[in-house]
Amino acid sequence: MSGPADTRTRILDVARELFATQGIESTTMRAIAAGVGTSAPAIYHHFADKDALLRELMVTDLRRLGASFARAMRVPDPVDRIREIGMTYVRFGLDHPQHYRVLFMTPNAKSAALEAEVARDLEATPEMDAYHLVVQAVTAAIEAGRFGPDYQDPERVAQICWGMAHGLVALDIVFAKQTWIEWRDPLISAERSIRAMLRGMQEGAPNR
Amino acid sequence: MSGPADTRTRILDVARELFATQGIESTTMRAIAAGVGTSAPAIYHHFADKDALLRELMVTDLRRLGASFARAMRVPDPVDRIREIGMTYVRFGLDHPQHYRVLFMTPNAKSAALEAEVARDLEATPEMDAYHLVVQAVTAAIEAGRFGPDYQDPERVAQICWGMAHGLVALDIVFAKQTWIEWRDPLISAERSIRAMLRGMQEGAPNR
DNA sequence: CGCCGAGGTTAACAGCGTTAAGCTGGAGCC
DNA sequence: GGCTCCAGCTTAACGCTGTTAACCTCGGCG
Repeated sequence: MSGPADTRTRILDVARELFATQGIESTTMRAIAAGVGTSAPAIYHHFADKDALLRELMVTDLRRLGASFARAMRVPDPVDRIREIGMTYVRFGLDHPQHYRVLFMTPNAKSAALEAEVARDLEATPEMDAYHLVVQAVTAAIEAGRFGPDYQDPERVAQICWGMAHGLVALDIVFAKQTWIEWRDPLISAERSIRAMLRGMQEGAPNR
Repeated sequence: MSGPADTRTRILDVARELFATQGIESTTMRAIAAGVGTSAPAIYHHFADKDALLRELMVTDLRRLGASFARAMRVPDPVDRIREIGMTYVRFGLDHPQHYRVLFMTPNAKSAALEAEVARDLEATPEMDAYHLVVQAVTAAIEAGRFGPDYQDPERVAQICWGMAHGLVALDIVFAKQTWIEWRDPLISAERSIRAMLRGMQEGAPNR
């Protein structure tokens, strides 16, 4: 026995490992059960269904992502803070590609259910809500007169920043290993692209 | 005539419709067959499997995407051309979200098979290879001294541009309908973000 | 005429997530 | 101690999926 531990937590451990290595949809409940050493239906005594299992893993990861922003939030200058949040986000995506894929690259009804659950979670800990942290930083930058006239809507600017970070991570996950493209280190690309974007948005600003 | 047409092309038509409306994995072969008016196994007389069917649709769509760049390529200024390519790309993604998802948001072994097939295709028609069109435009801009010192690698700059466009489209597909976010019109966001990014990359350039 | 392959049929298979029904052992209570 | 009860597990099975096997049918052709 590599330690009985709680069956429930062992299910989570095995599932996380299999989801990350084999991918989510090709990981079967029976395979998870085999890894835990039980039968497949036993899992349903601990989780409603495969989605609930996945959801629990994702919430954990989202929390970890949120927690990792703590350092970035201490950057005083709002524009610098936006960059630091972006880089933290990119690092998270590159470090946990499989979970990133489920969290941010998979559209479906279930993700609505997830979002509902997460939304409830985040209400309790607003300092972990990545998107709204960006909105806050952007708002601060705008109020400080750091952005140009076309970049005065915090929501839109936040979405643009998120888009930039997400785009590079997502492309890395899908295409990095493809042979027809000479894929560059996404961390460096991310740093430069965020910098370029922020510079471009600062053009024409009152307090550049 | 909604007439008989070719069974093969009718399969393609029905599949495209169902894939786009119901989503790909929740569209069953039996449903496609029902739409065509045959039995499911009949499909296998025309396509090796569901992937082959999907692949054929994707190749068609990629061709259409490639063709839509023709207009953008006539823009003389290389920096303006990059922006126009980007906007064309974004419009394509927003117009065909389901196919975009399969083409650019789905990592798996099959997509490697697809890419191999597409690569062969594109060798014959290089003017349709979206990525290399961007690389060309970027190279032209760099040679004209339009970009700053950190933006002299055409591959990296092309990947940054692609990332920006892809990010907004991908976020739109996954999160636009979510309630916890006030999602802005992605076309406008795309125009402004590409503009900001290009401006930022031009900073410190010899021929700004 | 004979045949033969393209294009279709129905039946079936293995694998999936999931559910139903039943067993078991230990905690809680009188 | 004896009783109940239920969490936690079992095996069997269901309905669905993509896919295959085996068979039919019919038009074109030497």
